[in-house]
Amino acid sequence: MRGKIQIKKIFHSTNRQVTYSKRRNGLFKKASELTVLCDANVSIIMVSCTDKLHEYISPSITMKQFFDQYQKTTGIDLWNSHYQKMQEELRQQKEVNRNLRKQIRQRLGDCLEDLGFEELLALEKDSQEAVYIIRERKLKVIGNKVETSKKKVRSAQDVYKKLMHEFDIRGEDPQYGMIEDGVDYENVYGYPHMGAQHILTLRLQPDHPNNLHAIATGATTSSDLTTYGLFG
Amino acid sequence: MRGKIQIKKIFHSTNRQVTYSKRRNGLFKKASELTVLCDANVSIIMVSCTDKLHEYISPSITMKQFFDQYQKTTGIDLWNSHYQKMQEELRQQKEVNRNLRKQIRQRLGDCLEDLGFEELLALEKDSQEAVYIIRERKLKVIGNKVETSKKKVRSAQDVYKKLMHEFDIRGEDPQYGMIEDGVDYENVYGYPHMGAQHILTLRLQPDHPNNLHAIATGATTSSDLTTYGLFG
DNA sequence: AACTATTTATAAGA
DNA sequence: TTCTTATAAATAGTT
Repeated sequence: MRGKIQIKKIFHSTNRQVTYSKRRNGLFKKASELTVLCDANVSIIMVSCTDKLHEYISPSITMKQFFDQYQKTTGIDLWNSHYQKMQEELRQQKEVNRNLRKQIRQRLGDCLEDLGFEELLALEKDSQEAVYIIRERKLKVIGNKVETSKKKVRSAQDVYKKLMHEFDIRGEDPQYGMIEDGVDYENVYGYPHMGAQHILTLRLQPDHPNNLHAIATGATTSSDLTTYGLFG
Repeated sequence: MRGKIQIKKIFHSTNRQVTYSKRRNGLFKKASELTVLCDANVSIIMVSCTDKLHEYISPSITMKQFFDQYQKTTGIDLWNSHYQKMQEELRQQKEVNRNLRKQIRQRLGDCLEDLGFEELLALEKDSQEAVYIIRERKLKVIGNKVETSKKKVRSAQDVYKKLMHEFDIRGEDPQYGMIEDGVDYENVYGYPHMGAQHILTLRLQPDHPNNLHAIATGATTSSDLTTYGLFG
């Protein structure tokens, strides 16, 4: 018969489904009435035992606003701690970044007025030492290049001698104007784009169009890192 | 009289409050019945027009689980895009940071093997120029200090002369061994902690305990910025 | 989905 | 707030 029921799980699944549907509508209707009558905001989310989700939310508010307000009011952490931790970390990163940029600028000779006298002296010393180290490295690289060249020259000479020897054996004269002592370094170097012009630069330090001004913007392609202009 | 009402905002605020309270209980009761009868999960959040928040949630589930499920099911983005955008930004910041550190290390003479020959030459040139600029700045600072000292000396001499004059007028001899030409620079400088010892450093560049090794860790107290060791 | 006997919710008053 | 009660609304079981 119809009438009162006990509040316990309905076992007949079709009945349960029907009841769910009816009562859900009832609940939503009540919620919307409450919204209007009392000028309140209501959010209802329901998940049926078959995992279907239904929601009611008062007009003029979004679920996100609701979650935010819920969080703010209850202090229950839905995602805020994540978010704030991240925001703090980001802030610190940016600060560290700013600091690093400033240091680089100082190493390039900018912002020196922000340094104390002691710091200025230390910076000068560091920078001068760095120049020595860099120069040493440069010389070593040049030395290596020269070594490589010498080897190539020797190798070329060997080939030449062998060829001459073979020609001798065959009683023929060589036809090609090969290299003897006045070696064609330009090609022997094996760096056609790094030829005589750069040998020159080793001593003269000409006016390179220097792209190091880009340094303090954090954008460079000179290493394995690619970075993006974040701070427009 | 009692009975049917129109669904529109109740203007009498006490009535509205009462109705809100009654209907809220009704709604929650219905929700809990639905939970049991249909084996569903229900969450209700309500905010009254006086900004009080009430919630119902089915037992055996938390509000956070609900939010997560809501998000997952609806695909509606409550905070994920925020979160991911931030994570991406953080990643980029860290990369920029790594890059900046590397540049500083290179300017200090480390990691030079990662540089091409051209870059090495540019770096040498930049660094050498920076040293010149820094040295110039240093000399200017020293010049300023000397100027200041001279003024102080002159001022001291003026005072001395005036006192001498007064003593003359009174026909008395001065009793204090005051400074004439061999001025006591140590005190005249007005920097008791920056006295003779530091005058010495101007020329000798002694072995400062240099704290610039901290540079590449991003931690320094040498500017207006305070940074934190994030990258342990 | 529609019906309807009943239960339940609730508006107004106390 | 809570209780009361007349009445409206919701809904269980049926069709």
